[in-house]
Amino acid sequence: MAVFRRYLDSTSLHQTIESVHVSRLSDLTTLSHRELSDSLQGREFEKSGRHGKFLFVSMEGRGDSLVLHFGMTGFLKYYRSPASAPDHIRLRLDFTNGYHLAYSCQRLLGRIDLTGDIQEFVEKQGLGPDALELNESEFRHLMASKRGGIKSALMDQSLVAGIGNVYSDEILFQAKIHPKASVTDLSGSDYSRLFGTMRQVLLTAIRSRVEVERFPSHYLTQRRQEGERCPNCGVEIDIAKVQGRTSYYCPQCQASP
DNA sequence: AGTACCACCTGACGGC
DNA sequence: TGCCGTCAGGTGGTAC
Repeated sequence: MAVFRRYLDSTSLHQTIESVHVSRLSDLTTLSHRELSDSLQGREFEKSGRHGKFLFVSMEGRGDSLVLHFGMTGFLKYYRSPASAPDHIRLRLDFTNGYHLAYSCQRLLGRIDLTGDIQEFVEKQGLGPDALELNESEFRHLMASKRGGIKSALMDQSLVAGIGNVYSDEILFQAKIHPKASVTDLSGSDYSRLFGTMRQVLLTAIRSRVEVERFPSHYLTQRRQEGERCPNCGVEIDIAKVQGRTSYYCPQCQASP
């Protein structure tokens, strides 16, 4: 989301929203087209914020915010010519300068909302602290407060916000920890390593603009396919369901718990 | 409190 | 050719 946030900041701030268009809105929100229009039309975005996988775009004046969740297939596109419009636009804002900002979300797993108070939204949503705003001792403390699998702990948005299935696999791979390990299997130095790789993986994803092809070659993320081999040791990557999620890991580098 | 499983939804893919 | 099942992903619900 940090990448979408930057994109939005560099394209869409301080311009008047002339009109609001929607499609398949009811799959993404309980808001009506009318409610969205009433809040957005005639207003300008002033600044943005992010917490975990949620993007908040505050408007001038009343300080209320548009909330976007991208759900995996979601993204933003700013464009002028209709020929440049992406597919699956669910929300389109037309600015008075003739440009459009589209929120595209093919599989409709994202979410659109409005809030008058971002902190309150975060609390109501039950989100833990953002993964990049934690220090190591807070991270350890949170992980220690949970039992069960480390993978589900990393992905638990109420514990730490911002990590999904793909990045949790990458974080565990970089930390050389097996995805089936339990939080109680891990030592202090495991947690220390895990914290470091969590930051490194998330910052790398942002730096790579979330484009998998730009990820470093020693990353596992671009090898999420059957028959691929470990970038470290060359052993074939294992695919297994861990806590119900498809997980990729190296059976050699990530020691069995 | 944890896990397991289902549903949402689309489009790609494999099998027949 | 076309139909049908399966899968990916994040979240949220239910049942054990």
